[in-house]
Amino acid sequence: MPADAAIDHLLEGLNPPQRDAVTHGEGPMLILAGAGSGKTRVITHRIAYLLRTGQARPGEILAITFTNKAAAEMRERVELLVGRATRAMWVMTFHAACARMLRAHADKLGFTRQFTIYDSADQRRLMKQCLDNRGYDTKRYTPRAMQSQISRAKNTLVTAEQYAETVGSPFEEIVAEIYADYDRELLRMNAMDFDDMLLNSVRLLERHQDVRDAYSNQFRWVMVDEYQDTNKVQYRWLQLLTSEHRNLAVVGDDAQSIYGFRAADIRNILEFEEDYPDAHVVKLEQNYRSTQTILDAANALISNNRGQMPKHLWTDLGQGDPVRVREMADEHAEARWVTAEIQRLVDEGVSRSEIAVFYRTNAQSRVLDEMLTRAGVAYQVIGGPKFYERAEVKDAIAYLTFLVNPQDATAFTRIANSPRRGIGQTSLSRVLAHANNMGISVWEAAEGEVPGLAKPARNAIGRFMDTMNALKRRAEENGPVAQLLDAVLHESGYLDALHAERTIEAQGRVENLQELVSAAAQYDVNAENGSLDEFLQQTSLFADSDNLREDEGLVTLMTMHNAKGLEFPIVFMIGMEDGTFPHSRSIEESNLEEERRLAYVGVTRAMRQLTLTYARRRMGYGGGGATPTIKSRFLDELPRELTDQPARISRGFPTPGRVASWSQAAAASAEYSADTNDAQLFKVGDDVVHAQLGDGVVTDLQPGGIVVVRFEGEGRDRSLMADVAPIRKR
DNA sequence: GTGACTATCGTTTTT
DNA sequence: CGATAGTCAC
Repeated sequence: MPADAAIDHLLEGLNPPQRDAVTHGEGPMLILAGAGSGKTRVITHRIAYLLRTGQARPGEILAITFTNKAAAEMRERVELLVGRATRAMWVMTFHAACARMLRAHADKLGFTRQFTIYDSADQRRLMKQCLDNRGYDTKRYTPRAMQSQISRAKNTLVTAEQYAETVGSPFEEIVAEIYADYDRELLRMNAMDFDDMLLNSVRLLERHQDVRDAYSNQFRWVMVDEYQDTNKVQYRWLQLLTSEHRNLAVVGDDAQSIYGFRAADIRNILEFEEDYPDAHVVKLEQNYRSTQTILDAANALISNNRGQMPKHLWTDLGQGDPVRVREMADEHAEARWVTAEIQRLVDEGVSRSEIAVFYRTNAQSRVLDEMLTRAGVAYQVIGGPKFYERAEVKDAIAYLTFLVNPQDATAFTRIANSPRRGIGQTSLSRVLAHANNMGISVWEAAEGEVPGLAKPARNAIGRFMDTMNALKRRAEENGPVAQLLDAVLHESGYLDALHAERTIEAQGRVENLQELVSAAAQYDVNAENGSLDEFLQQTSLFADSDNLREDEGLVTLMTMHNAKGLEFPIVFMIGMEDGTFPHSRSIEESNLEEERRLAYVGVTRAMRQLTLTYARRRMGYGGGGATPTIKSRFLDELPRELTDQPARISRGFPTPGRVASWSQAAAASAEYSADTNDAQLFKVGDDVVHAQLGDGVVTDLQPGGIVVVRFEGEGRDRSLMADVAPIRKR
C-alpha cells in the first residue's frame, strides 16, 4: 500500500466535485462534465486513485474512449500519476476493446482470429456488389443510402432479421434484402465492418455466458468518456460488461452531443439516472478555460434547447472581452477579414498556434485556404483525406490482408490489378463467381482453374498468385511486419509502377508507403507478441493520421466537429448564416438542437477571444452568382450585452469588413411604402416581411411577377406571387 | 482491358 | 466549381 502522502497528492488541486468524483468508490456514477471543467483530469486521477488505494488492480480497469488519441493520452497521464507502466489496464476505444475480445473468441461466431475489419469505404463497395448481384439500379438505390440505413440499424441493435420484420416501404424491403446479403457476404469473407465490431461483441457476450462471466468479473471498474456520444449497441455492451460489479462511471456532457447522425443516442446520458437510480451524480461546472463572457454566451445559446440537464458553467478567470460579431459582404470578404485579423494578432505577439478558425463544412476552408496562402500565414487544415484511407496505403494493407485472410474478396479485388497486370473486371468477376460456386476461398479459386478465363488473363492471374504464394511463405515465418511489407511492395511491382510514373504525385505516394513501413517498424518494436493479423486489425482501427500539430506556429483550420475536446485562446467561427450554420439539412430535418450543441461546442473552445462572422451573400455550388443569406439564428440567441454589437445589424446594406450602422438600417426601412406590390419593386437581396412567415430575404426573381424568398427559420426557398403575397420590403 | 469523356451531385464522420 | 462515378469507344 503506497504512502498516504501519494494519495493526498492525487487529490491536490482538485475542486470539491472533482474530488468527489475521484474518490467515489463502488456503485454507478454519472459525472456531468461541462466544457473545460477538467474532465480528463478527473478520469485519470480517479484511475490513479483506485490503483493507489489498492481498490483496483490494473487488470480490473476498463477505460473506454472514442478516439485512439484520447486513449493514448489517458494511459499516458495515468502512468505518469502512478509512476509505472500499466499494460494490464484496458484503456482503449470501444472498437479496440471489441476487436480484442473478438479476436480471442472469433471461432464462437464463425470467424477466424484473422478476420478483416472493413472501413466505411470497403463497406460501401461491398454494398454496391450486393446491389449489383440482385440487379438493382445503384442510382435509384445508392450504396450510400444502403450503408447509412444498415449502419443505423446495426448501431441500434437491429439485426437483418429484425429489420426484415419491420419493413414499411418498398425501399426498406430492399434494404432488408441487402442487409441480409451483406451480412452473409461479410461472414463468407471472414470480415466485419466497424459497426459489427460492437454488434458482434454484444452477440458474443449475450450468447456465451462463460465469456460474459469472464469479462464482467474481470472488469471491476469501468469508465466511459464522452458518454453522450454512445449509441445503443455501446450501451448494451456496457450493460453486459458491468452487470456483475455495477461499477460503471460515465463522464459526459449532454450539451456536447453532436454525433446523432452516427446514431449516438443522447438519451443514454439523459436517462442514466433512471437506469441506475442509485447512481452517484457529480456535476463539474467550474470551467478552467474560458472567460465568463464566453461562458455566458454558451450558456445562453444552449438554454434554447429543451431538456438539457441543468448546468451552469462559471469561471473565476474574469469577464474578458465581448464576443465579436462581424458582418461581411461575402465569403471572400470574410476570409480576407479573418486573415487580416490573424495577421494583426500575430503582429501583436500572439502565436499562430493559439488561433483557430472553425467552420461547419470542410468546403468552407477553401476560400480561407487561398487567402491565408496568399497572405503568407502558416496554417494547417485538420480533416481532409486520412492517411489510412489513401489509395496506395489501402492497397498495401490489402496485400497484407489477403495474405492472412484468403477469403477476403474485397482485398483480392483491390490488389489483383494494382499495379496493372491485365486482370480486368471480367476476369475478377469470374474468379469471384467460381469461388462462390465451389464454396472455396478466393485465394484457392485464383490458384486453380477458373472456367471461362481467357489465356492472357489466366497467365496474369497465375503470375500474380505465384507472387502472392511466395509472399505468403514469407509471412508464415512470422518475421517483422515491416520487412514483410517491404517485400510486398517490391515483389508485387507496386513500387516499380509508381517510380515509372515519374510524377510528383507518385513520389508522394512512395513517401506515404515509406511512412507506412515506418509505422509497421514501430509496431514491431512496441508489440510484445506482434503478429501480422494483429497489426492489421490495429491499423484498421487507427484512422487518424493527420494529427494535430501543436508546436509549429500554425493557425488551425477545422470543422466544429473536429474541434471537440480542444481549446484555443483565439477562436473564429465563420459562416454564421442560416443554411450554412445551422446547416440547411439540419433545418429541414428539424435537427436544430444538435446543431445548437455544435455551436455550443465551438463557442466553448475559445479561451480568451471569440469572433463570429457571417457573410451577406454566399456562393452556392455553381460559379453562378452568390445568393443572399440570413444571418444565423444562433447569433440572435446571444444576449446583446455579451457581444460588441451596438444594435441590430442592417440587412439592407452589405458592409464589407465593418458593422453596419444604425442609420443605414433606418434608411433601409424607410425605403418601402406600397401596400400592393409590383414585382418590379423587389430586387434580389431585399429584406422582406411576410404577414405569416415573418422576415425573409429575396433570393431570386422569376418571370410572371414571382419573387423567391428565403424566410428565417426555413432552410429552403419559397416562390411567392409578388402582387398577392402579403409581403413588403423591410 | 484501358483510357478519355461526360453526367451527377453535393453535411458533419471519433471507429 | 470540382471530385467522382459511370459510360463509351478504342
